[in-house]
Amino acid sequence: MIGRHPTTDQIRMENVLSALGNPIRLIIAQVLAEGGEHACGAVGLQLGADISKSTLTHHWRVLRDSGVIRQRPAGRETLLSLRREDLDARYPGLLDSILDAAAEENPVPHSSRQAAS
Amino acid sequence: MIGRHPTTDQIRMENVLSALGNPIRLIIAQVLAEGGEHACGAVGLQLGADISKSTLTHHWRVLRDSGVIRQRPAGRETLLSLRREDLDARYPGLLDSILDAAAEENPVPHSSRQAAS
DNA sequence: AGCTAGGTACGTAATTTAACGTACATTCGT
DNA sequence: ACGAATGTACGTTAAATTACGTACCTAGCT
Repeated sequence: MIGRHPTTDQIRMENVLSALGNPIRLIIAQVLAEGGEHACGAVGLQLGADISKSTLTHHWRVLRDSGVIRQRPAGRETLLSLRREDLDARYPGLLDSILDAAAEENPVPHSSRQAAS
Repeated sequence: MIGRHPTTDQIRMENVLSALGNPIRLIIAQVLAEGGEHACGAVGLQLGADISKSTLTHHWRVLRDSGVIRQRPAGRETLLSLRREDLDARYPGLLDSILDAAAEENPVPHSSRQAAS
């Protein structure tokens, strides 16, 4: 299943900003910013585990449709990753600024990401 | 009237991003990014003039409440300005990244802003 | 084959958002 | 003092967002 990902040039500022304008999704982006692929369930646990699976699916969709993350089926899991290269190509510096700002305001749960400078 | 402006430390990423995640408000920010103060009506005209006054008032409110703009009564007009210093102090580089990205996607209407190299 | 884990799809409800018209407040100009 | 300009406030409506529960699908395990 897993709906379509927009191509790089289909990504729209409006969608990226409103996707990241939700606190849960901003935290998800922070978690994924550590790099690599993360299973949906594992990311869900870092959010406090008090969010239903169907609600998380909704957030994956918003992030995917906006072009912020990529979703890839792997066995019975679905792996998530930040579309860092695509976002950087389209909006140089934007993602880092947002992540730096977010990190300054909220530390990433269950991880040890450090603020830039 | 003109509701309260959040202090610099009351500004929240979540609110800034969702405020700018609306295409109309993003354009407003681009217009105000030219600097100085702009009257509500003048800004409204640059948006196409097909937006009602009450709808614009709603957008001014969202932008004000999120800390993106400042509103100041001056005579019978209300002047708007971008809270660039406050945003830069709280989230260094964020506003410029967003404005650069927005400018790359949509030129600012009725103005001649140039992209930051 | 049958069972379980990991997610998605669907339907639903509550809240928020966006947009508008109308009425009102304030201030400038006459 | 009066009238027009400039916005805000309020009430309303339509649509989008957020969140859940339940049902279901697929892959891996036994």
